[in-house]
Amino acid sequence: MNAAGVRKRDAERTRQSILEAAQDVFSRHPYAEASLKEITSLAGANAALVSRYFGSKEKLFEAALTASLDPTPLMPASRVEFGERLVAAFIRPVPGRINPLPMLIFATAEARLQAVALKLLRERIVLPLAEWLGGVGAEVQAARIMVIASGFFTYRSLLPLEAMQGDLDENTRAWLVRAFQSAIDAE
Amino acid sequence: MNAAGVRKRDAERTRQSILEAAQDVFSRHPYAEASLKEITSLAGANAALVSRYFGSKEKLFEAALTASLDPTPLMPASRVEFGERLVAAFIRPVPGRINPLPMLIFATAEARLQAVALKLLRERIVLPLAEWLGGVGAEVQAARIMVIASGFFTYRSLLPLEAMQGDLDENTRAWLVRAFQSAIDAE
DNA sequence: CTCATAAGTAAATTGGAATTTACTTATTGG
DNA sequence: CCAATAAGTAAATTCCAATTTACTTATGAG
Repeated sequence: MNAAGVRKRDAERTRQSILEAAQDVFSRHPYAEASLKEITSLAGANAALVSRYFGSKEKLFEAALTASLDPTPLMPASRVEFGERLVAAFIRPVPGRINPLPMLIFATAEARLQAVALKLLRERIVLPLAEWLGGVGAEVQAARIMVIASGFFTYRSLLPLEAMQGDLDENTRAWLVRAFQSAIDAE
Repeated sequence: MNAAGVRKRDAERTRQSILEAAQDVFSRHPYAEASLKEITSLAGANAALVSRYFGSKEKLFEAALTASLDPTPLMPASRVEFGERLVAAFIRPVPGRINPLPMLIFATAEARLQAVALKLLRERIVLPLAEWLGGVGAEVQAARIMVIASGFFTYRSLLPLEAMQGDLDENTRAWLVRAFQSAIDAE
């Protein structure tokens, strides 16, 4: 290593930068359009290293989705403010934090990715959320949350309907808050 | 033509059978996994004819999506039963009728398809539905319907969460009905 | 210092589907 | 019946990203 303690070659660091670039690219582009070339050039690495460190594009996607779910996102502060918090998080995402929803939705576009995504969705989102919610029917409530969140995300970002853009009109914002809230209020 | 009036060759009939096969295959498989070979062999036609009759796979997808939106689907009978009707239609789809939602969601997987899908979504679903709903904010209400419908479809069919399978538990069914209904009740 | 090995690279290969081409066969008006 | 043309086909071509290969360069233990 040189004076600054920075190695020119560092497998772990390279692997990590590919993983981070993958999270970025896979959450901005549909899977088929997210090329390894784009990911590795963003990471400043050689495309052949994907194979060495992750095995394949699919495995890299899986690793990126997993990483974006760690730590478990979406964990709300209180039950009464649940809807408010969720809507606020959608409308002003925390900068730098990777939102796992795009990757989840994009995973819909390949059968093998669907299987991986479903597994992670259950283990890393639905079950933890259900545990936090507690009580009978908590898993069902968590699934309802996903229904609203994904539907909203789809028309906010992927097929951008005007009604779902920007800060939302006041009524729609209120409707969305109630939709999230009703998902956990009703058993 | 022969005695039964059936031509061995009939461009219009061939084009139509490719289009119908495309609707079927594109609504069951993600775009990338729906091969022209599968579509044309289902249609009993040669793969090269896609190019002649539709120009390209993308154009065929566009034609298939358009056809699945004709006549305008989802048109509910009455405003009060709106949610009930919609949920019933999801849980027991009319056999043989092509549901446009899968293609709409799969179109999410390629930037060029997104543009086509968004255009058709507005013209063929959102605006007609808004016109039927009437009043100020009708277009926004129609967009909210899409949010619920797509989210539900995603976790019912693409990333099948147990909570959204089969006939739904009674509470979830009631929740879903209210979710649709509240989309058009609240301004 | 040196050499065994880990890390990284450029270029070749693969693979699979879409698209094009060159061709064959059916249809139909005259 | 006979062109002329429309319809259909098989096989060749193209395209392009993922993956593999054969190689170069850096690292660090002894």
